[in-house]
Amino acid sequence: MPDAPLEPLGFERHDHKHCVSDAMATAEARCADAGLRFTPVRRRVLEILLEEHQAMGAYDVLSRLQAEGLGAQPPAAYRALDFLVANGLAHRVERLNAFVACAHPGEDHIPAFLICRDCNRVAETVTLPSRDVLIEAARACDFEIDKVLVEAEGRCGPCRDAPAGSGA
Amino acid sequence: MPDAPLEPLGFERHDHKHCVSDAMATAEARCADAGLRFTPVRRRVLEILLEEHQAMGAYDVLSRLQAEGLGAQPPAAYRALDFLVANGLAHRVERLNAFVACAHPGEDHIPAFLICRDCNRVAETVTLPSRDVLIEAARACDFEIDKVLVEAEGRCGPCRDAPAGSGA
DNA sequence: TGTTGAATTGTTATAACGTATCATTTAGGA
DNA sequence: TCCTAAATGATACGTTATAACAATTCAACA
Repeated sequence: MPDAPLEPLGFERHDHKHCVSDAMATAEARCADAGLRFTPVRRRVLEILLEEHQAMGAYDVLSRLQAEGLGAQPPAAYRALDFLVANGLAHRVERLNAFVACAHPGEDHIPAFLICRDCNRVAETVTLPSRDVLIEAARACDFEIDKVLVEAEGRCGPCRDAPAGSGA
Repeated sequence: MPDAPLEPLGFERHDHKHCVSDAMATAEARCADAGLRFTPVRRRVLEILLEEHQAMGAYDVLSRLQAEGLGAQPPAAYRALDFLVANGLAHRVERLNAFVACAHPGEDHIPAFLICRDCNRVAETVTLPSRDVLIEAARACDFEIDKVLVEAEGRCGPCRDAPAGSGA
C-alpha cells in the first residue's frame, strides 16, 4: 500500500543502519530469553520492516522474500509476520492492512499510529492514557481487554504543504 | 464474520424495534439537515445494521440487499456503507473488516470498540480521553489528526464463562 | 416544462488480502 | 539415534475491496 519510501513520518533523521542493527540485536535477545526460534525467514522479515522503516503490506514483504529465495507463497510472509506481531516485535496497522516494526520492543505499551491519508506513512507513538476510561467501560459490560489499538488518521506536514498526492 | 446473532455484547435488553426506528428517524433528520440524499439503498443498509445490532461484513450486508432486489454487486454495498461512515451514521471496525451502526449519531465522538476475540461481537463506547496525549504526539511530528479510532480486543463475559466457541 | 449537470446506481471485471490443508523438513530433547 | 513438535513448502481457495465505465435519477434552473 505505501508507495514511496521517502522520509518516514515521525522519525527524525538518524543513523538508520545503526538503528536497524540495534533493533535486530534487541529482537535476537528477546527471542533467546523467551525460547523462541528466530529463524532466517522471521529474522529477515523483521529486518525488511526495519529497513523500510514504514508500514508494508504482506505481499510487499512477500515479494522481497521471493527475490531472496526465502519463501514463495503468501503463507510464508503471513507466518513470519504473525510471529513478529504475536511476540511484540511488529504491529499490524489495521487501517492499512499493513505491518510495521515495533518502535518500542520490550516495553509493554499500547501502540498508537498516526497514519497519513495521503502518503500512507505511519508513525508509532504510545498511549499510556485514557486506559482508565476504556477499562471502566469494559468493566461495565463485563469485557476483559487483552489488547488495545489506537489509529489516528490525518495528514502529515509534507502532505499538507504539497498539492495533494505530490508528496507520495 | 460475526456468526451468531445472540445477545449483542454491551447492550442491555431493550425495546429493539423502538431503538431502530428512533435511530432511523435521527438519521433521516441529520440527512435532511445536511442536504444529503438518504436514498433507499442507504436507508436500508443502515436499517440492516441497526436490526442486526452487530458488526457485519460488507458481503453480509450485500447478500441482504440481493435478497431484497436492492443491488446485486459489491459496489452497491460498499457505496452505501461508505456513505454511512462518511456521514457519521456508521463506523468501520478495522479489526474485523466490518461495519456497525453508530451508537451515538450526531454526537461528535471518538468511537472505541470492544471486540470479543471469540464471538466477534462488538460494543461501542467512547473515548473522550487521552485525546491530549495523542494530540501532543501528533503536534510533535507535525501531524494533523482528522479521525481517531480505538479498538480493544478481548473476551466478553459469556465467552469467558463458556468453553471456547460455544457462545458463538 | 424541458434541459442540463451532478450525484447515484448498475455492471463487469479484477485487484488485494488472507487462510485452510496437507506434505515435507528441521531442530532439539528423550 | 529416534521421536516429536515446530516450522516451512506448496497448492488451492476464500474473502474483501475497488477501478472503470455505462445508465439512470434527481433537482435546479432557464
